[in-house]
Amino acid sequence: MDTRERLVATMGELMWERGYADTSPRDVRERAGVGQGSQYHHFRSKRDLALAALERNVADLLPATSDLDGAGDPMARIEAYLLRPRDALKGCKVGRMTQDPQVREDPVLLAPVAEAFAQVHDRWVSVLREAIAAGVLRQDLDPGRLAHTLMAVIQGGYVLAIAQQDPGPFRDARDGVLELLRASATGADDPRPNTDERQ
Amino acid sequence: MDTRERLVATMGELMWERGYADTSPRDVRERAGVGQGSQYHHFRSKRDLALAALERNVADLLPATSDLDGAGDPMARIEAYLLRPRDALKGCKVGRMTQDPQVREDPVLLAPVAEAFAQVHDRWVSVLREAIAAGVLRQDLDPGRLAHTLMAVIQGGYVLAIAQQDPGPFRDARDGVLELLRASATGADDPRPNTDERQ
DNA sequence: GTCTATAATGTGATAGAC
DNA sequence: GTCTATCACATTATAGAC
Repeated sequence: MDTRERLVATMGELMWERGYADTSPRDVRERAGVGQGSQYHHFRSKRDLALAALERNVADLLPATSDLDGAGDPMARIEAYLLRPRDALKGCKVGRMTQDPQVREDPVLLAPVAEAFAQVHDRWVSVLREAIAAGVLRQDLDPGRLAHTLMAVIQGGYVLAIAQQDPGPFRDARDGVLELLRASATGADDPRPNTDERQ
Repeated sequence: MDTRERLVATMGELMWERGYADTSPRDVRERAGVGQGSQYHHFRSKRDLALAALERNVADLLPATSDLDGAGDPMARIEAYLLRPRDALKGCKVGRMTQDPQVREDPVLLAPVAEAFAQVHDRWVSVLREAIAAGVLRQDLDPGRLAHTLMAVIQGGYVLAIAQQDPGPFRDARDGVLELLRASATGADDPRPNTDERQ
């Protein structure tokens, strides 16, 4: 890995761990083992480095959502994504950025964050639509809304887990919404058969 | 309002708006209109002031959860609390603190945050238990888990709204979980009558 | 309680040699 | 590309007079 890559990777780590405001260029080059001259050769400013790191963090995260894509039982894909192992006490690389005023108030820095969430939302909407079309989820559920609900459960679960310094609340939040989802599922798996087939 | 109170109130505002790391004692006294001597007379350090501000922010927030308490239809109380007006783009005064490493890693500063979430969770559990006991929500739902789910939807809704700079995703997340909750409700309001009365 | 002066340390760069 | 030197300014205080 060359110097530039090390700087980007390290800035990405530190932005995840400590945020943007609380990470200094010095912190980055000390952890990366890079001299000051090199740092300012590759990046004109802290913000430039942050933008590169942010784009990298976003790119790191999106492949995980491929669980939602592909063929096969949509409900199984939903569960696979929700149940994917996550380090609840570390939180979300991307979601974390929304709490950094210097990121939130800078349209250029916020753009990759907004774009990432928009893409995840699109994937959720697709799989939820499939589940509804297949009759696995109730027809009266709104896929766009529900997608935001499921994303919020993950993001909010991190907040609760960090507050308690315990991954339990994250698991609870996730398992709780899965329980609700299953409860409003239709079909043979439902312990409460759907008697409302009129349309 | 005396000097000390002004310092605490202003620190509280700035910690909400900008977080702990990115707020300097100078920022606080300039906004509060307080001199440096006074500030260090009342608070020995930035951390001391932050602790007072944090406790105040927590105390400000808890009364809102009284929607969940009291008598009357538990489902109505749940909806009242969820639908309470919130400024989605400002986020949660308390939840925000979990993203500040200097707060998260300081047990003394994190304690009021953990305590506040624990209290809100307790109130949620009570109202959810009532709803289940009254037969309004399905017996197979776990109140402790569901409480974390509903709290996570609020906290995560803020994250999504800030990412998009649009309160829409917050409302979606909240309305989506309400829809799920109603869908797994029992009783006359349910468009899908419960046929599973066996216990 | 409030004021001004002082200071050690950190931040976020720029300049120019190698 | 990398290095060291330098710099203006901010941060987080402390000291002591009023």
